[in-house]
Amino acid sequence: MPPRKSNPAFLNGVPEMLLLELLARRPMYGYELVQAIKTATGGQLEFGEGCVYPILHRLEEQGVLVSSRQLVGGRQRFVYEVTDRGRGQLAETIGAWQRVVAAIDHALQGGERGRTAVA
Amino acid sequence: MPPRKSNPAFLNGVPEMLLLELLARRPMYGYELVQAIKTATGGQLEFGEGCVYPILHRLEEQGVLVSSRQLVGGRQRFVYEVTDRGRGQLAETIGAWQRVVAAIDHALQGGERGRTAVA
DNA sequence: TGCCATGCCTCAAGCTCTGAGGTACAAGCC
DNA sequence: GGCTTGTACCTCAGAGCTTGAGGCATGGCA
Repeated sequence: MPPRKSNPAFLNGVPEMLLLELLARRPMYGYELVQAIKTATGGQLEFGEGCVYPILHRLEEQGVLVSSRQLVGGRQRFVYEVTDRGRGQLAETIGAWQRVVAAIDHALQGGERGRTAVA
Repeated sequence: MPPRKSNPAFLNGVPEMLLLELLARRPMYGYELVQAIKTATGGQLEFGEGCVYPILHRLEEQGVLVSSRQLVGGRQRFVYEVTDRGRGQLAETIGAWQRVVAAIDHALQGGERGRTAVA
């Protein structure tokens, strides 16, 4: 079993939520987002470009984001911005995430607490 | 885009953690676990048998669980129990999960709070 | 007798993420 | 001039996980 040396595990759809959240604060371009996610999560989470770019493209297709080309020092950047629809979706996604976390917490504590202390 | 009518999204490795947690409280058999997860998460999460059984088999192979056959009314059951190693792994897994949740929470609030109120 | 619930199991299909690879431009170094 | 490094975009094969449907067998109930 190749011990899954990547991120902790779990997660699915999390990259999308984080992207949306960061873009809701200020427009950014793909390459920037890759590091922004790492920073924002205190280095705990890290998603490669092969994960980020496809999401960006898909979200733009869905009208959740809009992009504009910028030229900075002869170099191209595609800056993404959240649309109104995107803000709505973000709120929903965060709500869903919180419900999931609450449900799992509930399950983890549900019994009568009797685990050997957690790290 | 078939709108992903399954569980909320996210999640990956969560089933394993929940299985371990429930089994740490008391031994159960597969079929029972399928509903126990549903109940324990207040109906928020639901994993089919096609998800649960393979995990159970894999965890047993890894020495995280041990099973014993029971005959109840002429019907067979494989009751699973967590080993010491399993308890250790559960603690680690929960720790990892909590770090992930904390990191995401941090990222979601990180900015200066300015989102339109969440549902 | 037929049907449903229990209880086990498997498998193809789908999705997501990883990791590696490829392009191009700019700037620095020798 | 030639080389390497950093920025910035992109793609793709492969792996892992879950879904959903299917199969098998028993027992109980109508």
